[in-house]
Amino acid sequence: MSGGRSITVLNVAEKPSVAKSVATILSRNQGLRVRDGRSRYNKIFEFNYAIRGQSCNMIVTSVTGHLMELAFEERYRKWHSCDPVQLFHAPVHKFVPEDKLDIKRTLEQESRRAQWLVLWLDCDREGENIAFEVVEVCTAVNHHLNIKRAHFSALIERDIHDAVQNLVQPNKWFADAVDARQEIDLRIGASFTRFQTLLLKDAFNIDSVTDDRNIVLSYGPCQFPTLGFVVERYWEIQSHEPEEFWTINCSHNSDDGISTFSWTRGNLFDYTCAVVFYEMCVQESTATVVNVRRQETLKYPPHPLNTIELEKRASRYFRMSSEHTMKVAEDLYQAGFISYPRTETDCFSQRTDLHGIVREQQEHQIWGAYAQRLLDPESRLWRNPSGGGHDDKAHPPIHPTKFSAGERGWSQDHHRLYELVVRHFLACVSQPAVGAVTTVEIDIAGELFSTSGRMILARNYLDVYRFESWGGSTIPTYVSGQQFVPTTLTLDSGVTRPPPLLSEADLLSCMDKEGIGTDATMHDHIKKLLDRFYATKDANTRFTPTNLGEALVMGYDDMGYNLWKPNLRAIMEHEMKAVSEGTKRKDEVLASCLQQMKTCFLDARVNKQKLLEAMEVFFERSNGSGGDENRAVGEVVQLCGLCQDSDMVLKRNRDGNYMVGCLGFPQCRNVVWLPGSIAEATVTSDRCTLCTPGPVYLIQFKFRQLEIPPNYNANHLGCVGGCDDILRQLTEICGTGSRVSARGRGTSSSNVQRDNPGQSVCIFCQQVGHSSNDCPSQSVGSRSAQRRQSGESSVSCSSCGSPCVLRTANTANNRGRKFYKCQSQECNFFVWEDNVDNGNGGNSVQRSNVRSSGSAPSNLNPGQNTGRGRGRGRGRGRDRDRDRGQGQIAATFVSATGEPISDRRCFVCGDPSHFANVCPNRGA
DNA sequence: GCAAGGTC
Repeated sequence: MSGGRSITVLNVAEKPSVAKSVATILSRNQGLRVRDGRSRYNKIFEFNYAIRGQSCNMIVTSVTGHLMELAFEERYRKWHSCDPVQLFHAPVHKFVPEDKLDIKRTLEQESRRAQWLVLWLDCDREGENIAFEVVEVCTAVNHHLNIKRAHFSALIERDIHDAVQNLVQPNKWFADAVDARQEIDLRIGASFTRFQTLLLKDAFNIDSVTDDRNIVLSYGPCQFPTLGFVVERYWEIQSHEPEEFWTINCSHNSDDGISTFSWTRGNLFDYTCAVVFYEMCVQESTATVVNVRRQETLKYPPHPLNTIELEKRASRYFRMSSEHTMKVAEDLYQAGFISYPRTETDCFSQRTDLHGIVREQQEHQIWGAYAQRLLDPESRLWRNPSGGGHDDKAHPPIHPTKFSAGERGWSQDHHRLYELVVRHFLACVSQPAVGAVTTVEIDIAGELFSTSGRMILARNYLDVYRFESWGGSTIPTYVSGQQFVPTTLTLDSGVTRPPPLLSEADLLSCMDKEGIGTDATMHDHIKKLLDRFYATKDANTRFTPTNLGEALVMGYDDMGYNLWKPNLRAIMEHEMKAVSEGTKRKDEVLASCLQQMKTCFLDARVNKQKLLEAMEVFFERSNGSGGDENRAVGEVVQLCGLCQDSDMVLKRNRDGNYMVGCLGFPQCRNVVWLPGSIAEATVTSDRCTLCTPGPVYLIQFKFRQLEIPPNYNANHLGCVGGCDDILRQLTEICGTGSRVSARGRGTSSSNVQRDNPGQSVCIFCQQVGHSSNDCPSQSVGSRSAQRRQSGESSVSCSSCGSPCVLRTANTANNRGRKFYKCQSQECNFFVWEDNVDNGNGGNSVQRSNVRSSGSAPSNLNPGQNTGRGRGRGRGRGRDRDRDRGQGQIAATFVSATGEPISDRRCFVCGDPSHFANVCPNRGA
């Protein structure tokens, strides 16, 4: 019933592929004509159609994303043209950039003869904004255009026909929100980038970091929080303090095999408590099976694939960078093998022909057979996919759109990515894997232990999704009430480990969670970190901040700003939402947002010293930059014992605290932090007569009297070579001015020592691997040191009488502390070296020395963990040892890790050298 | 020489 004269309707889509789909669907592929436009990518489709009875000559074309850009007016473009703060107000304008002019000309040309303009842009905020850009271009040449918006949620027939028959008005609020976002991003980005680049680039020697390339120290509201995630994790790792924990393990060997039971209490951080439980178990060690549970468990296939999941999985399975993944995906999409790769959607529309997609894959040599099984109702392998709850209303999940057995010209990554998309799709429409899990619970002396085994009953989707596995494990059969004697019962220890560096997949998750970037841009932000030399990525796709990246974040953090955290973006997003919902006006949000950012900018400029100081931690001042020469170079104290290459010089950090650091920094990070109570320090020409290798120049210290105990002299000629007890004691008492010991941010724990023990050198013994607080050369006296030197071992095993060997403990509580241990595998004899002289188990050695740290309790050191309030009641090892009381410890048991347990005896034979579980007389 | 967002 198309009546009257035909009108010409210009339809504009966001991308060529959508223009083609819309034209194909509406024309039903009949009478569809295609011609070239001015732009080679954006074809023009023509056909006849009736909208609500009105006969129309339909012209369908496209743009390629945004048609316009936002930029400062010419006079502000040059970096030195204005004070960067002016960029918060400088006039900006929207214009069509050079590379989009062809598209603009096509739109103008087609608009002139059209009566209607129908906007088929993606149905999100950006799409709405692009719609208004198109409107601006088209109405500029034809004021009479009737503007309409088509709302569609998927490129499928019903939606597209519905959309064109129910045209609406474009939503200005949505477009306004994007306008505001663009302007804020531009003003903040340009002002801060110019500010920090001009401030820092030439003031420091950062060329080594940047390949001598002319670099820009950019700031952006997405790239900086992304960097923030990387730095925060890095700090978390650096500040991690390993904590020892204890657990009881039980194993049982039977004819059916071996079972390993783990303690249901898990890991205990209280050593004494763990020992009490352990002894209970050992003394009453018969195990009773109290529960045998069999349960069917399912392992579900993944949700349909969206962009972030594609990037994460390609990174995990193939170590492909997100940026490269998107490039390859784009190729596959352009060639028609996969659907549109930039989508948030992870659920299929009910109207998608899922079976049709599977049918296409039946002929594949490798996974074709699986596709055939899926389609066979007898196999009962099919399952309608469950969605992950995301839908951008514009694109379906990523799925194969055309069969391929591999194309000539595909790289290995093209093959891999296509395979991932196909296998993922086939997995989505498959039944979950089914397993039978058997859990056995046993009771030993009232303590519960459990073990479990899994049998895979049906692999289902795992047959095609080779990227995931679900291991099976078997355990012997147990019945409730059964009793047995454990084969081993051990008290084992472990230490907590820091989290790993962020992987690319982790980083994408952080960004997704905090709303940094969009599915189409996240990989760009990650790449930017690498391009700007803010971070590096290792072979395992894990990110480490560079000195430059860390310094920038540190600088802003020291100012007290969260500019490197996702908060700023979250606030902006919240404001944008208000604009898109019409509860706030664009101008209002722009004004308040920019005002706040401008205040922040001015404040940052006032505090620019913080940025400079943070940079100083990592970089040398460049020549003639006017930096404090004394601070940058310092006075030579000795040759660095770590790199053996550069001098160690006396320096002050920006907080005024003294340190002796290696000039080889940042390649060598050797540093000796000095007491925080130093008012002045000067390197003298006097050399230490004791410390080697020399020369080590003595330092004249002047301490702030009120900050040191009364029995110490405020003036002290000291040595950092390792011989100076007073200096060591004051360091322990007063703490150091180490930045890392004072920082401890970005983690849930408070101030903790962040020095990397692998990189710092002990002030006393000059050895790498521990700090002065844990220095073994200081914690045992000169007598024991002499003993070590002579190789003398005067302690004999109380059990077998063999001479003991001297070992050094490497546990958190007693790192560096020496102990004697029987060499025999059979004996568990153990005694701390510093208990030997008290008659605590040794037989011949006279103790000549008490632990010299006794006068300076380590918990006065603010950098230590005493103030962290972990609340687990763990004292440091040496304190705990004191608490135990001197002179009462007899031969002690050792655990698997060489830790003493108690002075108890084997309940079977009474021998103090072992527990009943390993008693040779057991069962005799 | 600056941002982030579309897309080719």
